[in-house]
Amino acid sequence: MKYTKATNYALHTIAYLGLLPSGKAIGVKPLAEIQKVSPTYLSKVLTTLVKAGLIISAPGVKGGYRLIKDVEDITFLDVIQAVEGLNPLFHCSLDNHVHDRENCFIQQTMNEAEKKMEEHLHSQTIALVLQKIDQRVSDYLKSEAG
Amino acid sequence: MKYTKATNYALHTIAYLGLLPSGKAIGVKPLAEIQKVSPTYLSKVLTTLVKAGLIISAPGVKGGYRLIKDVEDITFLDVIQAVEGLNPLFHCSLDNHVHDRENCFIQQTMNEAEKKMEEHLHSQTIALVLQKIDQRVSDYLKSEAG
DNA sequence: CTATTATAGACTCATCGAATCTATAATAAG
DNA sequence: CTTATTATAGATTCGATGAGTCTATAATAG
Ligand code: SF4
Ligand code: SF4
Repeated sequence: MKYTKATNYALHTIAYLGLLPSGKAIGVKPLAEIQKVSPTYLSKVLTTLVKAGLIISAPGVKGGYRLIKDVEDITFLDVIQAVEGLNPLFHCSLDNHVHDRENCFIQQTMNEAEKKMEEHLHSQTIALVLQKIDQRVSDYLKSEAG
Repeated sequence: MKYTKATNYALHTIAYLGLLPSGKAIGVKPLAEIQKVSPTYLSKVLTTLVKAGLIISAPGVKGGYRLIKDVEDITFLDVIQAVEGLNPLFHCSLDNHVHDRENCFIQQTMNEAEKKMEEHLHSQTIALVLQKIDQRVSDYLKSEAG
């Protein structure tokens, strides 16, 4: 569980998709426009969300991306893990002379700490983000949605 | 609050120092030997611990490193923050078209999650690590201590 | 004075995040 | 069927940074 800009683009995009009327899709161009990022790169990020099963895509005219689940049912953790994968933040790669990898208190403590972080991220949904989004963004996206 | 190999070397070294009789110092060479890392590099890591006030160093014959505080009073968080600094794990660098950086729910949520992780790391002390250290390591370090 | 030890800075190397660019595939509309 | 539109894939680039190496310098016990 790490954190990169790709994750941040994903979080924003999921929130923006949540603003659209149910079932409506929107292309990558307006989504990239608002976030000031290149469409091709954002597209790459969104493709990972498609593969993770968080959103659905359709090519061609009137295509684009749309949500599958309700924003109340998508957590921060869902999005982050979809983009970043499940690798632990703390992974010991040391070649210590004497150690017991199976019964390692350091790794255990680190993983417990990471778990606390993940628990909190699992308790917060994207629905909470929507309340803070500027009305102009909402209006713009709805006007661009097909 | 991130996590690198340097932090791991620091955690191990603090634990090893905790094995020594109170007031005894030990050079970087045996510490590096056990961890299978170069002395010059480990020295660089330990210097940051010195500057952070966790350990004390002395040059010259019979010099080396020793703890200042008791291992019961040194937490995982102390060591990690000493090496990695205080930069938040989640720092938004996006240039979103419309956003309110002061009242940002995403950053707020991320920082809360990180806080949970830090709270757990603050609750675990290095004293807990000492119980798991192999007797051979303890014997070896005591024999090398000046 | 000398051997020993820590500190500092310059430097190298591999990895990886963050894109860009180009080409290809799929689809709705005419 | 054709075409414009949209997503997907892969190769490539660029800069930052983690992880060290190497060398020189400074401090201290004996
Ligand atoms: S004891 Fe644990 S943290 Fe230390 S080197 Fe072994 S696996 Fe890594
Ligand atoms: S709203 Fe928050 S997370 Fe989004 S771009 Fe602005 S500061 Fe970053």
